[in-house]
Amino acid sequence: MDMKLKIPYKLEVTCSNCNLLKKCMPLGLNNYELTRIDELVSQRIRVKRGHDLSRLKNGQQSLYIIRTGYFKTVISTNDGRDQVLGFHMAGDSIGLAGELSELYSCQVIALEDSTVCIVPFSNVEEIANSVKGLHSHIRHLYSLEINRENSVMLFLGSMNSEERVATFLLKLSASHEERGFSPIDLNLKMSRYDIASYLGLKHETVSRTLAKFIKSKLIILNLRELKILNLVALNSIATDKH
Amino acid sequence: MDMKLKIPYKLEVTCSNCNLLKKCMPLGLNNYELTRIDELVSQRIRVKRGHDLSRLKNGQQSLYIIRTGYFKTVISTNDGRDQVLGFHMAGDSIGLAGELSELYSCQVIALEDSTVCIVPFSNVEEIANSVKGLHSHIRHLYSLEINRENSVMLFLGSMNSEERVATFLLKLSASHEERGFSPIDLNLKMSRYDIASYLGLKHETVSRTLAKFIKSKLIILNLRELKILNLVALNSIATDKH
DNA sequence: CGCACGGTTGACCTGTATCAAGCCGGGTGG
DNA sequence: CCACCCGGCTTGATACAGGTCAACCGTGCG
Repeated sequence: MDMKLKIPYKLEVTCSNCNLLKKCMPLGLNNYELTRIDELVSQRIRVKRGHDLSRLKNGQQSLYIIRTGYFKTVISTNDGRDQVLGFHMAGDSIGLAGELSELYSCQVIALEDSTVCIVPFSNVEEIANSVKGLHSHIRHLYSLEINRENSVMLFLGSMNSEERVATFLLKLSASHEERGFSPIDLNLKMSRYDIASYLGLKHETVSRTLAKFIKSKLIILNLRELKILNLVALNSIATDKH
Repeated sequence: MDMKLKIPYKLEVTCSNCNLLKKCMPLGLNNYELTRIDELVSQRIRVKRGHDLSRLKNGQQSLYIIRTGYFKTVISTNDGRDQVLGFHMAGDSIGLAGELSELYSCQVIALEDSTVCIVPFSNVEEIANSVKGLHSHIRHLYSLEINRENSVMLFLGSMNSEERVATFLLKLSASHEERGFSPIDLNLKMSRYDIASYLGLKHETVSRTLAKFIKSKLIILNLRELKILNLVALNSIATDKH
């Protein structure tokens, strides 16, 4: 089971022919810079569903960019507590937390078979003087991550269950749309348990809340196939001053 | 009231004679590098209690490093929801979220009269080639912030009120100790309302939980003077598998 | 093919929110 | 300088959202 991880299958892709380039490195690169960017990526690998990307760590601090697939990040303490911190899809960067605290550990679990590009920061340091704006782009990635986490803290700290679930569906919808997929036909890659953990609820509560949304014709749900019928109403549940 | 903000009083301090240097820029700098580091800081300013540091933004993205004093960061949505994201004291860096989402805004409120160094990222870019390790130090600051937020999400998502309050007191204690202050005699700079928002509770619940801790002789509390009597017990409340 | 796990639903319980009253301390204005 | 007042804080009574426990179902994975 671990073989696939230990002897990663190298993918026949370069940044130059990658259709995510514009989202991944939106720097307006010329040809010379493009070939340097290719040198950033030390490996392009496959990760099987259920496997933990963070166990790939080879000592050097790296950025992981999702090419295809779906991941969840999970934090767990030594006293058995754990918490889903986020879900991530094609084009997202993970691994920004860097060297981890000794108090808890982070996992990055593939929710479906996925492919990932690995960018060691040492490569960034080396190539940054040839590629204008690379450092500030990396900084931008960090900002995005911090802003994302801020919005998670907002609903964890101040929303009731309906608001949380509605917010979750809307974010999912938005990130699908951003990538050119339908914003109303969603295929949930994560379990109700994952959603519950992410939202700071129990899985029964997630189930019940979704059932409520079905009853009031906001969504249709069949296992993990979800269709949003009323984005406007969901939005007002998520954002109305209570 | 805004005058102090608009015409900031410049402080007579340089990095070279700042006693926070080792925490702020732990790079083992030589004299040449030290003078370059001084150029990083565009301004050293005072911020009065209650004022919002984020309103200083002059367009360019900057890092703010607390020299003295105490701050809280707050996120607020246009639908009137808000949430304290963290508390910050001397040596901490803030402003890493950078350019903010249009969905919500962040404030950085001084909880007492404070002083702050402002480091525009454009200066970092300029000086980084003279100071080895500066970029990776900045990256380290981001990692710290993300790890801090991860731990906040952990308790927001998975802890009951006693665990949250105990965790809060322990973190406070640890950050005081880290700065050479007593880890058991704490002076709370923030209100019960601030604590409640940070912990995702109501202020009454915080009050009651503290009262419980007083009753079981874990702490003594007089207004905002707090003495921790039993760190061990607090720790087991915070981390025991329930 | 079978079983374990993800998911749903119901009944009940409890922790935290809500509502309300009152206290204390510090800042402000007369 | 004192009195007042307002905001921060505490404490009690009550309500209810969401957690807990339990039973059952479907399905997809091995």
